[in-house]
Amino acid sequence: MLYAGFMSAAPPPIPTPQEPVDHPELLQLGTALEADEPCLRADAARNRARLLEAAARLVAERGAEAVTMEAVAAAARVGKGTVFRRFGDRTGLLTALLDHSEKKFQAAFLGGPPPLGPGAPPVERLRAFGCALLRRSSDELELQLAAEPSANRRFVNPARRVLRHHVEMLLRQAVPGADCELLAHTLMGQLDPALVHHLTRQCGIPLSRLEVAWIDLVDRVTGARPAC
Amino acid sequence: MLYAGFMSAAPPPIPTPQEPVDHPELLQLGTALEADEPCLRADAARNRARLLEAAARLVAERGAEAVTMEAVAAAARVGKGTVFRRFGDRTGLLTALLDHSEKKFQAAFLGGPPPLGPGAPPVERLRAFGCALLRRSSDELELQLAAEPSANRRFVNPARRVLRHHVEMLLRQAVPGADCELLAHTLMGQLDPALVHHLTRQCGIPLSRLEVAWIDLVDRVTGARPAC
DNA sequence: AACAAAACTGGACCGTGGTCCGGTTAGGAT
DNA sequence: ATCCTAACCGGACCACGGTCCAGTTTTGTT
Repeated sequence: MLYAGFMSAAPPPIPTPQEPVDHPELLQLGTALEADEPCLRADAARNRARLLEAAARLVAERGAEAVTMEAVAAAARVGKGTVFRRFGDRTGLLTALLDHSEKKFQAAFLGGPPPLGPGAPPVERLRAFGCALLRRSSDELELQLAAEPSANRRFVNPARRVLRHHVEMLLRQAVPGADCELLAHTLMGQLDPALVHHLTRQCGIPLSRLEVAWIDLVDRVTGARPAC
Repeated sequence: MLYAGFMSAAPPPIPTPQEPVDHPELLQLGTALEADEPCLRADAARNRARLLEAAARLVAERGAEAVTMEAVAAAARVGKGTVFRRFGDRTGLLTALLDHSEKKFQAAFLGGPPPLGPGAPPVERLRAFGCALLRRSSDELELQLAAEPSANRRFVNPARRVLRHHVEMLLRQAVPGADCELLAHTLMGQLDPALVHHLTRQCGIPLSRLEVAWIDLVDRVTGARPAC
């Protein structure tokens, strides 16, 4: 399996749901693409399948919003606790639903034909990667968003919009020819509090490195690099 | 007021909490910096102050996690409904708490001295802006995160990490000298499902423009621009 | 001063995510 | 076939965010 789903190896040791998320480095292709489940008791596996099927049906019939843990449990004729035991939380369930297309995509850029897969020059692969991911996201948007609560509000926050507009204005002066609106989004992404938290607190990256990276990014984007 | 807080003009017309978030374009400086509240009934204003004070106390004493709507209401000796009426939701309350430093920061980059404020060349202002914002975020991280539930998990998602690692690898080949780890974060930000949703669904930007912007970004970052 | 409309208050109420634990079942060992 | 243990199941239970509305208070008008 390429990456056998969110909860493939996690839930068995349930007493400690605090697994430190070890690095499951992208294992090179070659392993089966459809070994969906590791070592699950027969009834457990059956229930898992029923739950995923029920969830998919709910999404199809009544939208991702209707995918309530209780509703899924009821639709699958299963206790609520079972859903949580299997998938951890709502996010886990939604992620498992996305897993299939996830794997397909991983296969495409890890081992598929160029320019997405290996064989093309890196810059070209990068271009193709983004476009492919944009299209994929655009399809499964509903699920992707449902798996990340409050993601909808992230860009409507007035305070952040003020900041972004400021960056956009500066960009217009610095690189008049570019799509400054979208470029501003990119730059602001680098300053997102959640990212800062992740990098500094969880990854231990010092703030100074973030600052250097920011300045480097500005220079690259505006073409203001000393050596060019 | 620079930007008088999340709920400055919103809550009075309560029957329609669906305000379409009109563009409160960054009003140029000059207006008072401390006109905290618009036209609020005396008791309402008093309760608002008590709520904010209580919330701040809770944050200080027991962390942002303890800032529960019910707890704040109780600590302020006020009904739960009042909290929601005043601040809309939890996010609104946390945002209001952040408002003060928000305003200070806005004043700094809108009208303060260079290089943050006007007067310096745009690229330099951009550099300063990022560094300043990084420092600010780093301070109020806890609140910033609390205001955005599930932001912590955003970068730990294994599936996304695979994608990011892929981008990072390609970047290492394309721009060996750069901080590819952070650069990969930046690029992935442009492909974030939440952003794609916001831009395409809420702003009506066609996917093709996102693709063009992505390719442009890749070219800028890797220095692969045709005209350089 | 008296009144009416508008605005505010508070707490009961609901749905959902998530936890817990006694009872049950699967599946290997004998 | 029988037994034992670990894994699993289900649903009662809890906390929190958010809604609602009857009753109260403020404010402007006459």
